[in-house]
Amino acid sequence: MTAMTPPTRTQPDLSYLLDHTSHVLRTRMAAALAEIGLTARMHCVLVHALEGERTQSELAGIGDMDKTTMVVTVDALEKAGLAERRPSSTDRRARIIAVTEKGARTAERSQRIVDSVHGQALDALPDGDRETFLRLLDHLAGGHLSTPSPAPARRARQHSG
Amino acid sequence: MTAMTPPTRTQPDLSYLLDHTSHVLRTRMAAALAEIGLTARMHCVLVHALEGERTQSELAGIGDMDKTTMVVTVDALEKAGLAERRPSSTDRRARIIAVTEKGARTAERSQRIVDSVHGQALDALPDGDRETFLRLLDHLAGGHLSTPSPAPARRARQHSG
DNA sequence: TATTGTTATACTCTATAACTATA
DNA sequence: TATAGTTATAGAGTATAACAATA
Repeated sequence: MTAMTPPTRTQPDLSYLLDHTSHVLRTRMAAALAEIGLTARMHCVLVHALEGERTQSELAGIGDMDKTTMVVTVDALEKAGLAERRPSSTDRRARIIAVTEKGARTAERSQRIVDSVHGQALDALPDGDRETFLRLLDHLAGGHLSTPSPAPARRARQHSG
Repeated sequence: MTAMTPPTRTQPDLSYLLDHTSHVLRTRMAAALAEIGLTARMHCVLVHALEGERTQSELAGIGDMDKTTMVVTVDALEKAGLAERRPSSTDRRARIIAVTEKGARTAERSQRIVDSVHGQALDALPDGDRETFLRLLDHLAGGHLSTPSPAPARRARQHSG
């Protein structure tokens, strides 16, 4: 037990690099958007709801959120006066998310904030390397690292009563 | 409200690319390590404890974990027979994390698993672009995106009694 | 029977607070 | 007084289950 023989790493620590950069960027983004009272999810819903008539479940699919998470997000947007639930004219179960004028102005601002945070992050890269990096990261995101692999599957919940 | 004018994006969606790739890689890593009964944290502690005599708080600093998270992680390592708490010879408050022989063998295996998952992920990139990508990602991690920015600061907890 | 959206709540993860024993 | 480690538990985020209305 006195012998210390740590295993040798044969590959660079891609996990650390990706986790660290995405965590820092996410934190910065959250702080920047919080200045105008938005979360990243609210921004996401706002932008995609502006693209056309979308129901909650459609927007949930686009933003890769659970439908219950979408309820909370839309609640927040309504409370802030940025969007409204409207009945769908074709499906009485569904709600169309309509963005208010205030919401549209906010979406313009939040998109500028998002672009600014991204731009500042990419500024760290040498001129001319930015496109290369984005191309390769995009390649990674669309290639082997595109599928979330077998679902982690949460354990079925316990009944309380 | 009938006018749909979504804001124009002027920067690529770096957030999505980083979040997506890191999430998928993290999920794959967790699944791969789970096959030998480890979490990423357990692997991390195991490897760094093998490098020399380290206390829990030192290992917590290296792995960027809270000391309470470290307690849980070391509990799991002890329960699995991979490491043991030993009194420090110089500070009676501190515990040295000693890796067992089984733990050392497990660390070899887990490091091979980690390298394999990283290698498979990087295989998606064209030959010759891997080093470029890693260099740029490393640059990003060490540059503007190195500091976690002003701490998000959690609200002080409420007292129950 | 399946689906949209809602509510309620259980689960996981993590951090805060308080404590003991040292320093 | 400050620090290492422990315990207990609050807080945040999210997903599961059950339900009502509708398809």
